Amino acid sequence: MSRRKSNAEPSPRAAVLPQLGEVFRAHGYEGASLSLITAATGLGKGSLYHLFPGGKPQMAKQVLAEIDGWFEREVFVPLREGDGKAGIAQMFEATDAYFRSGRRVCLVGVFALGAARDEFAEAVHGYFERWRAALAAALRRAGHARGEAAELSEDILAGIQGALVLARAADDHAIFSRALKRLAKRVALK
Amino acid sequence: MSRRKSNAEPSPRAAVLPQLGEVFRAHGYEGASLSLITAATGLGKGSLYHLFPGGKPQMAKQVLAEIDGWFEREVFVPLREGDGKAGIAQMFEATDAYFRSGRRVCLVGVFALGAARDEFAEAVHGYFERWRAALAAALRRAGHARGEAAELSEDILAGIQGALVLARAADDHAIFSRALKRLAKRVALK
DNA sequence: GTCTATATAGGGATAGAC
DNA sequence: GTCTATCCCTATATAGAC
Repeated sequence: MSRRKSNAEPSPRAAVLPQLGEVFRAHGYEGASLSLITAATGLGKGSLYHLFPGGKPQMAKQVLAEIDGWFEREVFVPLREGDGKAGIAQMFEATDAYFRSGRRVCLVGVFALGAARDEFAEAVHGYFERWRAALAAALRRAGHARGEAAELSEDILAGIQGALVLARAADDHAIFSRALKRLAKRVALK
Repeated sequence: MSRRKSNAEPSPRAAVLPQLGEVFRAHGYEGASLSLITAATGLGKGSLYHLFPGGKPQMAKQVLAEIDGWFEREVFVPLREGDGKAGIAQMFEATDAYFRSGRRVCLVGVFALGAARDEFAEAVHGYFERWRAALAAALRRAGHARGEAAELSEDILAGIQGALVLARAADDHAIFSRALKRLAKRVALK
């Protein structure tokens, strides 16, 4: 097989995905022009189209897939394991780290609000749905009643996304940290 | 004075703002091309630049101002009056109506997440900040302790924005209605 | 693989007839 | 006020040298 080992150096394509992601994050799908992308990656158009023959749509798709993989490993899998409590704690930690305590917005959320949602509907929908399902199941295992777990899982996801919007609107990332702390408190059983 | 009376027919400029708003809402600032705008308004570029000599930035600014005015009248003013409870109830009703029970996203939120935030920082910041301040004050008058009112006001704004993101991501507007109902419940004093 | 053209379409914006 | 025609620029994408 020609696939490189997972512990070898990452493929050149995988290596630019993070930078690509930051451009999409900051400018949205429509706003992420190739000139912004070349500036952020240091690669010329020729190199970019060599790595991503499908152009911008392929770049976005692979960035979404990379993000999805990160959350799968760091958040969804932990949520699905154990008694729920440890997974939920890990989720809050990973979420805080991923969004840089509110300094970074959610690319999937950005795509969800814009016209790009339609082109990337599956990835956008799947990301939130698997997060919500894994969280609701973890809440149940942690001792919450079924209905309570369902409601709380929606509140937590919405609270996170909304806090990212507010934090960026106010240019005050502390809004996100405060919101995350209050959400974690609501998980604790009374 | 040359200003038309407020009960007369609206200026032609004001008349296109709603359609303009829907384009910005659906496509974001960058994605709202003049060809989309001409299609949505039925006006040619000549007419558009006659109405908005400042081009797209002016269009966006006036759309933001119109939205701000609507919320000021329908939400912020009621929140500032009376004992708080009636204003908060009116806020939830107006919010549900404005966002079409989750079928419509928040243009200010869309701008906040994108690169347009920087160009329209004042309008974006002011909208959320005046909402939050009016809501926190209403919650205090309704009987909540100071700290509780501050936290709850942030939770409500974030909950609304986040629910709009989730509803659009899942293409399921019921997510928004459910979230709004739960937020209203949290306002009721125990 | 990466670069420098270059192709082609669409972007925002303006001029001037009507 | 509204249109058509047109300007110039930037967009995405491709070709081909190295």
